[in-house]
Amino acid sequence: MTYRTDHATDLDSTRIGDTVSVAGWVSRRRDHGGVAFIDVRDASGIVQVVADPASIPVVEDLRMEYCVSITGAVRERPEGTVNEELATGEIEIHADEVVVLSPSKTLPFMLDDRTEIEERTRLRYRYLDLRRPRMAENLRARSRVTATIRRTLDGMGFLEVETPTLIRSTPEGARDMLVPSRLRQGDFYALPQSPQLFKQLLMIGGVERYFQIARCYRDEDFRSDRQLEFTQLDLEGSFWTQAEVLDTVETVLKTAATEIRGGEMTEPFLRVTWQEAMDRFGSDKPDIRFGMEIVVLDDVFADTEFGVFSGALTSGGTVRGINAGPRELSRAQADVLVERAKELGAKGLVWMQVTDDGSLRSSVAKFLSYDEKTGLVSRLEAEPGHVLLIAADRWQTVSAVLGGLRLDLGRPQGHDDLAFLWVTDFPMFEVEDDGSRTFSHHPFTSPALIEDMVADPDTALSQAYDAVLNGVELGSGSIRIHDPAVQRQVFEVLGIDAETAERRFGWFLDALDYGTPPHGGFAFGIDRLAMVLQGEESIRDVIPFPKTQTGVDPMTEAPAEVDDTQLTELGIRLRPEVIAARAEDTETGEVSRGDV
RNA sequence: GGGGGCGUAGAACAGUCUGGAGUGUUCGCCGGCCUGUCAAGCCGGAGGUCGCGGGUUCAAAUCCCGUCGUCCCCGCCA
Repeated sequence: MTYRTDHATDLDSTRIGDTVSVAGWVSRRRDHGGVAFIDVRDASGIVQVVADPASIPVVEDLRMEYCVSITGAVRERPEGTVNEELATGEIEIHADEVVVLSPSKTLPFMLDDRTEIEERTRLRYRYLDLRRPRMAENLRARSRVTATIRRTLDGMGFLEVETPTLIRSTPEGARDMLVPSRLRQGDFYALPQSPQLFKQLLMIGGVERYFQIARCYRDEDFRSDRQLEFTQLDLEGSFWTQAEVLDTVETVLKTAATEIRGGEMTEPFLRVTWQEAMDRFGSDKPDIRFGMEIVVLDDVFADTEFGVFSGALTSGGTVRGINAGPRELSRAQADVLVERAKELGAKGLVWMQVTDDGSLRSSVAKFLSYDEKTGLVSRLEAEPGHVLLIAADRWQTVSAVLGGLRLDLGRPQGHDDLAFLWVTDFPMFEVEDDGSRTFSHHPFTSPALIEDMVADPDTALSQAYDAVLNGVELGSGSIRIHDPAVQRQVFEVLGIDAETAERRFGWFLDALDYGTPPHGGFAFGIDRLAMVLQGEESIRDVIPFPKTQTGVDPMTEAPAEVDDTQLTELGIRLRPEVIAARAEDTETGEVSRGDV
């Protein structure tokens, strides 16, 4: 037999009279007794089948999601029964034969897109969830994105190269996922956080243009845009300047966006420096789909009597504000904003609302002079009804607080618009809470000017850059250090002595000594790109089998314990406190997972 | 590590504030009727550890404590 001759959406009025077979799933069955309608769904879409239960009794047995093959004649729908909503709505298949290939149990949830099913249940039955139109479309879109990327880079002469996923742990950056070695008990591989050093070695190896669609692993806490494992487009080139890297990545992103969204993207991506991004938007990954930019108010309050502002200014801080536009602001709503500001690191938050007569309603208005109030209103272009939010602190804190509130109050729902952005000129280093200095990108990033870095590391800029889309950090890259002497200087500034550097990265530093070409590159998250292009709010909706926030796959119940013999082979024994904690969980009968 | 939301039938919810019999809605499921539907319709029916444990009370889905799960956020994410 033949399961099918055509996909559902291959059929239209030009096929009227043809005898065809379609195969797929019963999306709906509408049984009128004397006649039954069956919506058959396959990967292409839906086509309606009409069957006479008297001549084909099996249609009485059909239930949702039965897997079927149906043969019959394509015919025009009778007058008045055309379904405009359906691509195949002008025709239907008059069934001659209905074969149940595979029945289905009653579904754990409905597969249409009309109700939001709890995500855990969807993940428990992900194979069913993937049949839902939205998820099926996300899978297809993602495939088109990667196909487009491959086509584009191949056309530019890039070589696709795979790098190992069992590598040596380099305990910088994120926490490594570890894999124990059986052949060398006590030693561990790490899964790559990125192919960073391997792609640089490919440059040294003479591969002048490299890319890879690479799975990466970072053992950090989950967010709506973060998973333990994710996929990056990783690319690198030799004899490349920053401008050339950005142009190439921009082309790739544009073709991918065009592939999914259509239209044509002619405008170059906006470029801002890191400092400008922080000052204007309070974020190194600004969402520029809306304004509400941060405004400096230092001069307005230069002589203020208001202690919170004057205190910040005299201690080298700053006073800045945003105009959150016209909105309601009850006392309770204001309290929520203040709490949120504190969560973002502020000691407090000054809120005001411009009243109809132009005066300011605020708990602190009485502390401000007339000039200060008028200056504030004019600087923030405030009009009656507008809500103004002002923070005073170190500029980093003020930026974080106002940047966070700006997103809370102004960020558009969904991803209908696409606002790409380059953020360049990242600082070379960051100061940690304990006062130590760390790299802000990675330790192989080239400083903008080596002289600046030596003179004042904490203000020195690097040749690192990020790509941002709708406030989502898609990825980052940099021009790398190709001069071993510069690499040594960077380690020195980072407080990594030669011996430590040799122990951790010796294998890589050796390679730098053999005629390393100047090189640089970039990597961006395919999952995040697909998420935004598909208008999704969660990375999990573009990953076929993602994990929950606690790192669990509700379907397979990974991670799970392994046989003791497996541990023995690896020379591993669980620590006593771990065994004790697990025993306690078992005793109290608590179910840690899988309780669906 | 911390803050917050949620957890009631197979699914999505209401009920919880203000304690009084597992009360209800929609979808699904089972049975019946039905020849033009497309979320078909009509009639009937089944289905519940109110996440779990403890406490308060004559009485707990409801109040209190703990805990598990899940989602969002802060920290973390070179």
